[in-house]
Amino acid sequence: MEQASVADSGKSSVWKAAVLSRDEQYDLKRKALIQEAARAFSARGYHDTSLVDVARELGVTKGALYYYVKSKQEILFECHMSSIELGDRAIEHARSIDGSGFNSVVALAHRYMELLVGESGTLAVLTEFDALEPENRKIVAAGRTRFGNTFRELIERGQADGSVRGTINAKITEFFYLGAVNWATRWFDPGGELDGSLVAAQFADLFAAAIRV
Amino acid sequence: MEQASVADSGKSSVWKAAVLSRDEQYDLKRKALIQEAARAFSARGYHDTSLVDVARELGVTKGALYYYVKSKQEILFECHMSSIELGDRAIEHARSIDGSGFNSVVALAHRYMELLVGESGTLAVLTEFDALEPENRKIVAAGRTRFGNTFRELIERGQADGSVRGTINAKITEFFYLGAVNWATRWFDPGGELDGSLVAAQFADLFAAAIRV
DNA sequence: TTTCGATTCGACCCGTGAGTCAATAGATAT
DNA sequence: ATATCTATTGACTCACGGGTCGAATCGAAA
Repeated sequence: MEQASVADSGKSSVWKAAVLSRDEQYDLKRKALIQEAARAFSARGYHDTSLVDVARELGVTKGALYYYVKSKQEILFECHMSSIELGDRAIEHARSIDGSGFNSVVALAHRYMELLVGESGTLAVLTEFDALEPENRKIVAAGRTRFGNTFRELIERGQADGSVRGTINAKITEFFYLGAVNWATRWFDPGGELDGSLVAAQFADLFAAAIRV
Repeated sequence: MEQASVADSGKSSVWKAAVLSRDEQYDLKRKALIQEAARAFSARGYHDTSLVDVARELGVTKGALYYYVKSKQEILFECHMSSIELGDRAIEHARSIDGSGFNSVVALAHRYMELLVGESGTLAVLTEFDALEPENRKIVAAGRTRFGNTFRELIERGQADGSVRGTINAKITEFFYLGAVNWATRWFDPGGELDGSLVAAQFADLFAAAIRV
C-alpha cells in the first residue's frame, strides 16, 4: 500500500494493475467495510452491531477488518465525519442561493436530505452521537453546531425579511426537522419501495409549508 | 406485597400504613426504577445503559433491582407498553373530535406529543424497538401499527374532505412527524429551558401548517 | 429481646464482543 | 525455486454487563 507499483515491466502485472492496483483494492475494501458498518450502525445502532456481524456480511472474519481499520470507534468516527461533510456541502449550496431566508433554509433542508438518501449518504451516520469517545465527539459536535447555527440563522433571516412565519421558534423548528431527518436514516432503505429523491422532495415540501408565512 | 395489612389494630401500624403501606412502597420503588431506566434508555439507548448505572442513580446496587423486576428486557418492554398506551389515549382523543380529517390528525399529533413530554411520558420509550425480544416486539408492533394506521387514515380522510393537502404522501408524512417526535425523546429535558407544553404546541403548529391545504 | 419476613448487598458465574497476534496461504519479483 | 510482501485466518485475552444467590441487614410485631 505504498506507491502504485514501481515495476510495471511485466505484462500481467501491467494488466492487473490497470484494472485494480493494490492501493485501489485497499481503498475499495476499506470503503466497503465502512459502508457496511454505517448501514448496520444506522439501522441497529452502534452498541448492537458487532464487528463479527459486519465481517460476516462482507464474507471475511473479524480479524481481517483490523487490517483496514484501527478500531470500531474509528469506523464510527469516519461515519460521523461523512455526515458532517454532507452538512457542509448542504450549507455551501444554501449559501449560494441569494434569495429570501425562506428559500435558503428550504434549500438547506432539501439538499441535506437529498445527500443523505443519495449515493454519498451511504457512509453517513447521524445517530449514535453518544457512542463517540470524548475526543471525537468534540470534533463532530463542532460540525453539528455549524449546521445548526446556519439552520437557525437562515430561519431568523427569513423571519426578518418576512418570508418565514414569525411565530415559530427557530430552535424547536430546527430540532423538529432534524429529528425527522435523523429518524429517516433508521427506516429509509435505498433499495426499498420509496425513492430517495421523492422522500427528500416530500420532506422539503412539508418543511417549506410548515414555516411559510 | 400480598394484601394491605390484615391487622390494623395497632396504633402506629395504622399511622404508617396510612402513609406508606408495604405494597405502596413496593409499587413506588418499582415505578421509580422503571422511570429512571426509561430516562436512560431514551437518552443513551438500551445497549449503552447498564443496570449498574441505573442502580447507582437510585442509590442502590444492581442486585436490589432484581427484587422488583425479572430482567432488563422486562423493563424495556414496560417502557414500550407505556408509550403504546399513550398512543391509544391520543387516538381516543382524536376520535372524539368530530371535525375535519385535518382537525383530527392535528389533535392526534398534538395530544400524543403532549402526553409524551408530560407527567405520564416519563415512563415511555419510543426508540430501541429493535432491542425488544421477538415475543415482546410483536406485541409492541401491534400498538405501533394501530397508531400508524390511525394517523394515515385521518390524513387520508382530510384529503378526501378537502381539509388536508392532496399532494402529500400519507406514509411519508407520518414518518416525518413521528421521526420528529421520536427524536424529541432524545433531547427533551423536562427540567430544561424549554417548556413541555410549549414544545408540544410548536410541534402541532408546525405539523398543522405542513399539511394544511 | 427475639423472631420473622421484607429488602438489600456483594461476590460470583457466564456469555459476548473488542482487540491482538503468530501462523499461513497467495501472489510477485528475483 | 525462493524470498518477500500482502491479506486473512482463527485462536486467544480481557473487560464488561446481565443475571443468580446465599448472607447480611432492617423494621415491625410479639
